[in-house]
Amino acid sequence: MLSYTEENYLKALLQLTLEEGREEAGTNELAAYLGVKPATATAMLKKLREKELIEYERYGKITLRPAGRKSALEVLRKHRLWETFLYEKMEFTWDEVHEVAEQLEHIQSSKLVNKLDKFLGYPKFDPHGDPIPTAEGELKAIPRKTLSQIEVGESCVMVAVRDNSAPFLQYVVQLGLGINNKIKVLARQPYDAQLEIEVNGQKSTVSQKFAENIFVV
Amino acid sequence: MLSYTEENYLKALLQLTLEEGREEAGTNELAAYLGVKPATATAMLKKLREKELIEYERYGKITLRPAGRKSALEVLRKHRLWETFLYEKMEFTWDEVHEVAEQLEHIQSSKLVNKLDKFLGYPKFDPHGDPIPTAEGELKAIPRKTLSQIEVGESCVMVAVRDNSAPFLQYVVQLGLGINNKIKVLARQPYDAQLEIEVNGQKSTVSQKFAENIFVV
DNA sequence: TATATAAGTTAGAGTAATCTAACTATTAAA
DNA sequence: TTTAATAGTTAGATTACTCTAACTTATATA
Repeated sequence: MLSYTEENYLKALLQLTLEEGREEAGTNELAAYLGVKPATATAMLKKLREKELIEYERYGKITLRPAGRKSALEVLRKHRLWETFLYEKMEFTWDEVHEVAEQLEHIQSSKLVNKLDKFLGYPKFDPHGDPIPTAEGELKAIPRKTLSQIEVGESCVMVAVRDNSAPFLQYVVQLGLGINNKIKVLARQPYDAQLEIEVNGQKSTVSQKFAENIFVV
Repeated sequence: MLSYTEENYLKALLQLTLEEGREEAGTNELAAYLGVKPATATAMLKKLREKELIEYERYGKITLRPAGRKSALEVLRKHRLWETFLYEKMEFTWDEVHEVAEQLEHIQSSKLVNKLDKFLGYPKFDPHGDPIPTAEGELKAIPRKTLSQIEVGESCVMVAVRDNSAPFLQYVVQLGLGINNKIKVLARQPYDAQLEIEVNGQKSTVSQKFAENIFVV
């Protein structure tokens, strides 16, 4: 049985390594992601290694072992199903779901997870456009780019966001952006790291950094 | 902000004092109810007193102060709403809901509680027949007896159970009993502390102790 | 009203997760 | 190839909750 905290560390490792082509993560990176000090992460890493959930040695990189990956995928599945529930059934907005799902993802009941999945009609994606892992622990990673990688003059369709925080999502909404919206890149100022885009006829200027947090196809 | 544990102590105190006519509870009683040692309860009681949630002094009885009662009612409201959700929407059986609701009752989101209430159609009772506190913290205690108090030859209607544990509820189901069932008391053996009852034409013999856990009107 | 029993408390220790401050190892650049 | 910057670790302390063992207070009855 894993603690609430251990589940969070494993989920964080999964999300850090889910980023394309990555296999391993570092202690500081993990600590920053979870909002704890590196010393705290080191202590927990020793414990997770003891439980054979991760591969890790002093001053080395961290990778998930199969058992750790499985647990992390279960938590991620619950997180994304609960987000869908809140959005679809509880009238929550896009930017409100993440925080509450962070709590709900730790509820222990495989029966509940599967009934919830059924109740929601076996959704494949959560409200942020991210794929929901299956009960068997499969996660289909669809190939996608970020808005920052789109050439000037090209168009693309927004499929997901990288950042799930409320402030970020509120800004996305303010720009008139949303999942499945068509975005055209009008111009790029490399000097100033700015991007001019058009969505539903509405023109906006966003930073390169912002554009890296919008996933498109 | 209350911890998960503090919430559990307050809820336990509410449930112990909810029993008709009671206002106060004892340390050992509370500890037994929560499955901790008396020494542990003493430590927590000091903390809850410090936070002005309870009235309590060394070797004295414990009572909830208004703020403590309010918090406890909020947790109880969430517990009973989630039980209703699991039973009505997630296809859980009577004996499965309590355990998972014990976890769900600690989710912090007033928006979620109220949306859930709406989603369920503002239910007044949970699947065990217990009243659900309102958002304003009102709990209507309907006057009720236990099956053990019914005279021989009299009939009554089951409205709730005192014990929400799975083994107890499974036995209730096995006897053909359920909320709103009419129960007739056929005979009583005071010597042996046994009760002969009839439900839907099915006759059973149950202990006095069992009958004290069935609420009827 | 003395005293045995039940109820409740204190002291001291353990575990889980966190921190700060000081230290060590790795790496990348000069 | 030395060294400065970055990354990571250790030691020691803190907080929250729990325990056991020994002790104290309240109570109930003989």
